[in-house]
Amino acid sequence: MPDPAVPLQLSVDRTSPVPLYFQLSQQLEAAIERGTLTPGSLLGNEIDLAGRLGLSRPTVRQAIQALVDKGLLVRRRGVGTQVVHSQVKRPLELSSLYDDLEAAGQKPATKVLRNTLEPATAEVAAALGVAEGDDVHLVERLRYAHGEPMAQLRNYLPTGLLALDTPQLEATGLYRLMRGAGITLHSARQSVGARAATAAEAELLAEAVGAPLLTMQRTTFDDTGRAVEFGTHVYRAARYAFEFQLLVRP
Amino acid sequence: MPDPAVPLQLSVDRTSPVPLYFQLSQQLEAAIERGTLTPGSLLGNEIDLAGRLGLSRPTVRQAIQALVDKGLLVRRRGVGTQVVHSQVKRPLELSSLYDDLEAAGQKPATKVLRNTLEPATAEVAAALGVAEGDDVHLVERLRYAHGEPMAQLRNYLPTGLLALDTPQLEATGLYRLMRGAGITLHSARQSVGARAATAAEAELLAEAVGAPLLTMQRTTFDDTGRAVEFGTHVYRAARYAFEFQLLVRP
DNA sequence: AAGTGGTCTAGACCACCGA
DNA sequence: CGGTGGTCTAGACCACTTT
Repeated sequence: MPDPAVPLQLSVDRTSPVPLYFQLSQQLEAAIERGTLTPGSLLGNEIDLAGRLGLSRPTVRQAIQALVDKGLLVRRRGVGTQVVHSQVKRPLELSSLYDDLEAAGQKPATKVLRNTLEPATAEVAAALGVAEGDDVHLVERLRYAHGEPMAQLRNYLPTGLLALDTPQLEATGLYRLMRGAGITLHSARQSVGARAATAAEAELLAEAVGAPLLTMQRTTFDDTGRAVEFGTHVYRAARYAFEFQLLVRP
Repeated sequence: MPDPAVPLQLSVDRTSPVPLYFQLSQQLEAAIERGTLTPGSLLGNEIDLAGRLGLSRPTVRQAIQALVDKGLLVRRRGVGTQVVHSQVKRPLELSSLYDDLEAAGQKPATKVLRNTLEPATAEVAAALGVAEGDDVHLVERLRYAHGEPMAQLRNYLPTGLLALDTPQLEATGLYRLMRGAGITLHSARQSVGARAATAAEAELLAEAVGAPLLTMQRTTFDDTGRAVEFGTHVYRAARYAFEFQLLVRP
């Protein structure tokens, strides 16, 4: 038998501009986060919850659904709504190397090697959905951590989307610049592989020729489905690994 | 100005057990898939759509929301609902090497090297949420494609979840076995890296010592948040790359 | 049989966008 | 300003699970 329903300190502020379902959803998430709602515990049925909060059932359902989508709650017909049994709470994020490094306290530094316009190759044109030969931005960067080279980042962007200022590129990550320009990132298609370092890559990254490198190709889309960036990156395998979470479509 | 609203052949069957919102959602998705609804085109407002179909607005909204969540539609307040501007329709799937290979027409073969119970090491115990030293299943497999070795797969599973039959493991993939046993996979946390092949790995995978290998560690969770599998995999980099899609949390 | 979530209705008012 | 999606209500019936 699962744990009994847990009485919670929940309340909503009807004068707030924050949607009621969102207020509730945040309070439930906070309760799960700090352990007030323990894994496996039941939430109490939706009708009671609605009555206690002075909300309608659809509003309560909307709050719960948001957390189900996040993977924090599970609904079972005839049973109830329970907190999931583990700490799989890490969000699924579009990993930005800059943010990854910063979160790891590594103070990333960036050197812009190239920041130009170039005609799109067939590969780049296909990825970005532009015509072959059309001008696209090319940004090539070398990223350092702890004073050592870490990755070579080559990115292509459609023109007219963003001003690409070299000092800014050296001060922050590309994704932050894009978000700052009002672009809402939505999804990315990635391919991750490995290969041996060429002579040029070995030189650039201070590795031996033939050393294992992690390669990543990524096309990023905004919320309207436009491709806003195509990147080809090479990482020193000894110093970096990708971490991410996948969700299974039901 | 965006394209004008497109009149569509939509209808719902109220005698069907399939939920109305789902019927509508499927028809809209099919129309997008086959190009009847072109990228950028407007869907027509929700009230009219509801009226034409004899549905209530919340039901129509539920159908549209499902496609927004899938990334096929975008809503804009004051504007309307549009089809996204690109073909980012690929589902975000938990990649199974077996399925990947089969989809590529490569007829994967599997050789089970080990299928035993072992006490969990600290790393495995932490990943699966069991106590260190508790027995866990260990399955070690070598996967072939076109008669050549392709990857070494080492998986740990909690006991009591699944019968691990060696012939079945050689005939199909682990994920299919798990789904067949009624386990609903929900999400996975992965780490992908690269390194040089050790002598033992080189021997096993018919590579040279020092050849680049792609490594993957994965913990898979079911819909209740339990860890149901932990895997440590090694792939020949020349013959495999990971493809996946990430979604950005708003 | 009782209790749960799943679906659905027919309204309502508000916030935002474009003309 | 009119039209759009965003939020919310107060009910209803159904399907499923457990007792």
